[in-house]
Parts: sequence; structure tokens; C-alpha cells
Amino acid sequence: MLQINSLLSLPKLSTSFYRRDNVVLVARELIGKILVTRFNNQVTAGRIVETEAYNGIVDKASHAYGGRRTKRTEIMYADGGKAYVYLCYGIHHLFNVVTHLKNSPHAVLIRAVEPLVGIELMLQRTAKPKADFSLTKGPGNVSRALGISTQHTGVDLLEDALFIVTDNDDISQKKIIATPRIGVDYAGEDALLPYRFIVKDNPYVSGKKHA
DNA sequence: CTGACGATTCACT
DNA sequence: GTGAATCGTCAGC
Repeated sequence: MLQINSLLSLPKLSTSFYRRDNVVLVARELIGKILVTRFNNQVTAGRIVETEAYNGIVDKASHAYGGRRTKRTEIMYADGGKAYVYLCYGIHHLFNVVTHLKNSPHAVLIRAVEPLVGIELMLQRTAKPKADFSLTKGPGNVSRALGISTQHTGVDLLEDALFIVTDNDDISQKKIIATPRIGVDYAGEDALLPYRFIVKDNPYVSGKKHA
């Protein structure tokens, strides 16, 4: 098990990582990175094993499609490297990483992680009796386990509460698979785009098939 | 002001 | 496989 001290000594992803213009590339490269929360000095972390890219104003699946700009989605229009957290179905808090530059609203949804640090705290937050693969499977569960909620929307990922680090133990490229995104049937032909990335055969990846 | 609905999850058949 | 839970957001009136 990764120790907290070594985890916190790992380098954060930089603004230059987040601000690149290809959100699909960023989504792919976020696979294998480690998402960390440190709220009230309590640390939880997990390795990212499933992501989805939302490709700006031309993507019918994105909240920013057509340049739609509302109070909720305003943070998507910020410079890359911020958190976008919104409430879905009145229950689930979905965590996204804002990418690219100001006024270019791209984001990556973190859909699943593999727990690394703070599993006891994750069990507490999710009220689960013991750790199983559902602990951090699916975007709603990731946020519950890591303690992320809509109040964290706008948080700077270069600060120390909510951030992503790399341990250079990236997943083999052969194990990273692109698939269509989940739950975006409303997006017409854009629902078919291969903007979802998963680690092949990883048990924390959501959905029924692993392709 | 009102109504429809969702980048989901879970219990139940 | 099906359906309920649940509430902030957003478009429309």
C-alpha cells in the first residue's frame, strides 16, 4: 500500500498538462494518474482507471455545447486546471477536470479510480461495510469515497486540497482502450465518439462490459 | 414561477 | 431488466 508521505511527495500535474488544446489526449493521459483529496488534513487517493472527454462547444454531449454558458457551467470556461463538480439526478456529485484555456470549455469526467490511500475513510464516507469494487466504481461513487461535492467546484488543482499527481507508474498503453461514453444517448451521433478511456480488465471500471 | 429532466446508483423482480 | 430516489438547474412562460 502506498504510504501517505510518499504520495504527498509526488509531483502534481502542471498547468501545462491541463491547458493543452486536445481534451481527448488529456483524458487518455489522465489514466494511471493519482487523484488525491486532502480535506481537513484527511487524505484519500485513488489511481484513475476510467475517464471521459467532453470536447467543448462542438460536442453535443457537453454541458457547454453550442457555447451554452450558465452559472453552473461557468467554471468550464476558466483556464485548465480547475475542478468542475455538479449535481446529477439530485444525488450524485460528478467530478471533472477543466482543460484547455479560458473561454474554451473542455473537461474530463473522472468515472472510476482504484483506491490507494485512506480506504477506511472511504468506507466511512460511503457507509459501506467493507471494501469491494463498487467503492470507487462510477463517477458518483468516486466523489462520495473521496469526499468531493459541488462545493468544490472551482477549486484549483494546483492547490493542496484536491489535486492529481503522477508516480510515473503509468498504465501500459496496450491496456488503455477507447470506447463510446456512458449515459450520453441524448447526444445523437456524438454519443458514438470514442471519448471514454478505460484500463482493460480493471475491476473498478464502470459498466458491464470491458470490451 | 413552473415543470421537465439529468455525464447515476441501487434495490428489487 | 426495470424503476425509484431526489433536487439544483435551466428554459419557457
